[in-house]
Amino acid sequence: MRKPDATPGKNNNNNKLRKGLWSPEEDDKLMNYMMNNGQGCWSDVARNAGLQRCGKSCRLRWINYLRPDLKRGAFSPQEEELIIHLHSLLGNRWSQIAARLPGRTDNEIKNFWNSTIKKRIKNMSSSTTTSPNTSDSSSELPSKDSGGLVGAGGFMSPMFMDVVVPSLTSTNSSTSSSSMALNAGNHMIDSLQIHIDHHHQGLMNMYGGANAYVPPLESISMEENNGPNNNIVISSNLTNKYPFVNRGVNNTNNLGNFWQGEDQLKVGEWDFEELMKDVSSFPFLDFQVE
DNA sequence: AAGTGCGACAACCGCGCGGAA
DNA sequence: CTTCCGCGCGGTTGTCGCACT
Repeated sequence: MRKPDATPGKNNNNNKLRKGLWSPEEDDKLMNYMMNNGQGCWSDVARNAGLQRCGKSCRLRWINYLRPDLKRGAFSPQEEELIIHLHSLLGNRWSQIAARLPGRTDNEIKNFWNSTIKKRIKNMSSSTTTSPNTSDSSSELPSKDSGGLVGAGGFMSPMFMDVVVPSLTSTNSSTSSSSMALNAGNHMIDSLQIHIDHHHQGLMNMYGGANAYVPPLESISMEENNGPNNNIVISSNLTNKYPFVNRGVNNTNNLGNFWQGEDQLKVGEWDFEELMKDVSSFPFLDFQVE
């Protein structure tokens, strides 16, 4: 891509460690060393490979660029959707998101998010007027602090739908329910009923189904999670129209059904079902299709 | 053709964590 | 227990290429 920086001022080839872009020669050195010796102490790698770089820099270069298992090139739509979904669950935990996207690095995903998806969401949220939640906060991007609020009016492909639960601002613990029609791309879905217990309010996110407000991981106490009726019941014919809509997802192990059956999706050699096992670690995602 | 703005992406920086001394 | 060191992570910056004027 970019030419290596050959500026003498920036090229500290005396005693100081080099910074800036990596030259092909440096890449070769690091690659050869890693292939022959494998990963060890990074400061040793830098020294033994004859690189005037700090170990940190070598690590970064290896992980983000030289690693042989890296998948270069544009993100596929599936990857894109997965990133969005995982981000709604995990927030800005890029390394965790990257761990679920084989061949992709956290840096790559982070850049992709910040440059492409963020912009797209912003555009979509500014152009849409369908959501009753059109305040600034509703169009904020998910983050650890915001608790992964995602989706501002159907910004995604038809696999993503937003459900904005209206008038659920009270803090009582009684069950609220709401019926509404929602727009999934060009497809209207009627008679979606959502029962929300406890603190499950706002926007709901369901991959392939709807979007929900996902509380920040840190903010969920086990007490809350394990409370009775702490689930969201979706009764609709969603699954008929959208076979990938989750079915029978609950705290125990029904998550395995999330992608089960003929609807199982795969990206490359990677199994979506395998991925979704991890979602069971989010007990507040407690959906059940009646 | 030259200048400018913007997007994409590589790399750096700072912080926190965990293990060893 | 404290300090040091290496590592990993997320945020941010720097730079290049390209499109547009």
